[in-house]
Amino acid sequence: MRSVRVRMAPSPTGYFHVGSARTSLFNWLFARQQGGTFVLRIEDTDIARNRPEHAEGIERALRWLGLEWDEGPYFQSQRGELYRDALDRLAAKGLVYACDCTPEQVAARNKAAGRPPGYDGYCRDRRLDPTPPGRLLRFRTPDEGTTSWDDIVRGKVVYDNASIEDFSVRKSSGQPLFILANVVDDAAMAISHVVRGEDHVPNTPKHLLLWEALGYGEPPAFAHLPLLVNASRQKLSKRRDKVAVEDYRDDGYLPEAMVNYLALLGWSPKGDREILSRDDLVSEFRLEDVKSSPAFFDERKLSDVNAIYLRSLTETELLERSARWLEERWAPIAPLVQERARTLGDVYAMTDFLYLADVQAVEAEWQKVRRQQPAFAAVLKGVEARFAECEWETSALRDAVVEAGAAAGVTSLAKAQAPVRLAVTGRTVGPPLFESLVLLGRRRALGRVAAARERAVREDQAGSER
RNA sequence: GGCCCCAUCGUCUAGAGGCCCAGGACACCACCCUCUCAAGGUGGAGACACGGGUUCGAACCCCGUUGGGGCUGCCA
Repeated sequence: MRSVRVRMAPSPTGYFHVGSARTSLFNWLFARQQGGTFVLRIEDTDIARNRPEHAEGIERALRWLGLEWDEGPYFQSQRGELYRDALDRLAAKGLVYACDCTPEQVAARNKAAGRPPGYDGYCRDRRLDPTPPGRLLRFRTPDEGTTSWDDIVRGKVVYDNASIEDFSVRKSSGQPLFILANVVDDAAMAISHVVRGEDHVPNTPKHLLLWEALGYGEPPAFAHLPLLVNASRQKLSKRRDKVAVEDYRDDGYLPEAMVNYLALLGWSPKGDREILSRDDLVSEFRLEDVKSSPAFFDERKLSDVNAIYLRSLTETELLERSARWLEERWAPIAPLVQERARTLGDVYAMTDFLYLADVQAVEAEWQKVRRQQPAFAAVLKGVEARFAECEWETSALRDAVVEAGAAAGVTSLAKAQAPVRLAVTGRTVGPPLFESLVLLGRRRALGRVAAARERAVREDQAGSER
């Protein structure tokens, strides 16, 4: 029996997804209980999209959750040589070929022939030289037979090799593709169990085929965890859903509650218990007991679990943890607040918007701004659209407000910022707006701007009906 | 479209042929406790998607249907 080695292999996309957190947790629990090793590997082969700070976000989130890794982080961007060697070996065996088809050409051919999407094998026997720019490398999949594995959570899964297209393993830029780097690293790191999301099921036969082609011997065991879905049963997505672990931390959730709740998604302990300590989870968790149907990430249930943990804190612990949470939130603008505050009470009044789930505008100030700014709703609408897309940093936010103001016929920044400030902080005075917005975060800022705009629109309609 | 996966209360789940006219938790409702609100207590409403088999017996096994989802990228 070889030793248990599992890995979490996130791609650095700018935030850490709760689904990734759940996958990490299950890997971590399995490693801990088996006395195995939990490896962190950053899959940053897509150079175009990756930024170094994104990897830091992953590490921060993992540490916050208390899911310490034993090895790594390894960065695939620094392991290019390994992938090139593997590619060379595949080429030597005649298992890959160069292809210069564009996606459009492939799609056009398929359409013309009435075939379903997917690569049609056009370049299979053209014996193209792989060196010129613009040529990617495809793996030649077998035309017959099947590829299967005994999934720890889903049982036996079988794919007809004929249904697996000749997938690409190297970009025309020479960079390896996910599947290649993934296989090479799993072998290099002696991963014994691949525990990942269900969305990777279709990659597994490719994984296995490559594994065999590269002569790596016994492949790892696979366990595909059920997806985390939203209320409409779709895979959680950044655009639609609140998925960033950081958002939950910012909203005041405790990491131990998050861990406990996440453990309950797709798995449950024996008996009617739901609240389990980390140690209990480690000893009781069973990978083979994980369910195979998707689970809805229910924030209401999360908040109940969180409340239980919060109440179980001693008074001292509660004080310490809440103080730290409060301070972390306003510390970055403390100097800006200090210039404006006359008493410590002012500090509170100027920063309360950071802590509140929702702000209620001070009524007199709401009326005043509404009276002075006829384009109130229009400004907010423009701001909303721009805030949804722009970089979340001060100068981009400033540009967004200036542009939204101009589009609504409001030419001065001073006038354009008023509705935004009121929407976001509930007041007409306070620390500089853009720094405040950065701290508040995109999601909450957007929610407040939308709420204020809707209120204004309602009031306008009520007014015109009179 | 093709391939693959999934299917117990609104939600997370227990259930591995008789213990189940289906248990727990969240949410919901009512009552109790109570200066408010929480918390707590008691009770209520609420599910085996459908149709065929197999079996003395099926939520559990098999087949089909329906529904949902994932993948289908020179993203991961």
